[in-house]
Amino acid sequence: MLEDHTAPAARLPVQQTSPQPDPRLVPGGPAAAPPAEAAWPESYPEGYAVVDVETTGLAPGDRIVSAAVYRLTARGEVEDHWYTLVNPERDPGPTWLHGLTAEMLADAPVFAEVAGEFAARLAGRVLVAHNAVFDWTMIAREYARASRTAPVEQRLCTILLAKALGLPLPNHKLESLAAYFGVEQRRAHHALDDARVLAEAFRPSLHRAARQRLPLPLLVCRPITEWSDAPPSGGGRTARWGGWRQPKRRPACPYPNPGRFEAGGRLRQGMRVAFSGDTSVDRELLEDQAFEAGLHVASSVSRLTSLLVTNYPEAATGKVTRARELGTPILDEAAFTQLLRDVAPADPGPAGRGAAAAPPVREV
DNA sequence: AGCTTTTGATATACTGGCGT
DNA sequence: ACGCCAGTATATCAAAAGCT
Repeated sequence: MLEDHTAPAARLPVQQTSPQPDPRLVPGGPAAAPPAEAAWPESYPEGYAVVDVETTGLAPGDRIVSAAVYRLTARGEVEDHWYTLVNPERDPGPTWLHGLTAEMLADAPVFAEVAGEFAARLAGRVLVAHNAVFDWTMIAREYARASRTAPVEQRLCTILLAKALGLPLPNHKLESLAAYFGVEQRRAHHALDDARVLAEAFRPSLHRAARQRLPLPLLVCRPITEWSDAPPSGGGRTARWGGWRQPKRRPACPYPNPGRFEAGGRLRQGMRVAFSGDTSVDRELLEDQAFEAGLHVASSVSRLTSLLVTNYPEAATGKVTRARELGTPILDEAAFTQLLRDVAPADPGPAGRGAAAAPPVREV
């Protein structure tokens, strides 16, 4: 496979650190900025952790097999980098993709053993990754398994950033982003190389955003605290779970929309609620609870949306932006969960057309 | 394989104008 | 006053994109 075909110089040690910036990371790329950058936006973060993880797969039960972190300054200059293999305590998954075999991982530390060093690399920084929600959820789950939490408060997705910048890319794969900025990929799907490539592509992106005084698409990261590691482990006993998944769709909400939620008031059946961003509890679980309580779960924000639930009202995502434009009330998850325990029955309406038959509010 | 956001296409709702 | 029609605005659904 990938073993001895690579030149000695390209061999990547299992664990390493480099105090010095890689000189190759400072080319005059397409976005090489004049030394005196006008004014750096005050609101920009003070440091970044560019991250890439390889995993055994894409599902929630999958594990990390390798991880890399490039620490960057506020201006995107590389401070150092770090890489480690991780023993996933199961099969390595798509070896054909990441090149890691069971043998290579057998002696690697398990996640709990690298969690501390990993956390040190992330602490106090904005996590940067390509399709960041993926890397972040994988990392958050690993920390949850280890009964810890990752010291990450915000993430920045380089796909969203590329879109915000309006880069003329054929698509938003890492490969395309790298090509656009003239960054060479040496070993695609090797965590360290992907992280390096992303760091190189992120810096010019960051400077371009700064020149445009673009608000960075930062999203809040909620550490996972409610973690159920049980479900569909290799089908042994229950044939019911053997692959069949319940359709994602929910029945329509039977209640009319009573209008917007009013601050300080109660939730009422029929209200249209939209969610955005991470939540402490499983997103689907939260939506189910909302539905059970008689709320209408919407997938987008419109003028008729009663409220938006998000833990990061400052975010620059589509839903939050729209909600702010429309003046849609915004609640955080904690407040919403609290209100969910006491939802007012649907408005019977002017004429009592079977109003008494309206289903009662469920205790959650 | 799962997850979330964005985007495009289609369906529905609303509004203004007009005829009866 | 009422009802209808056409044009527009918005809501909803479906699919795609990205990651391993």
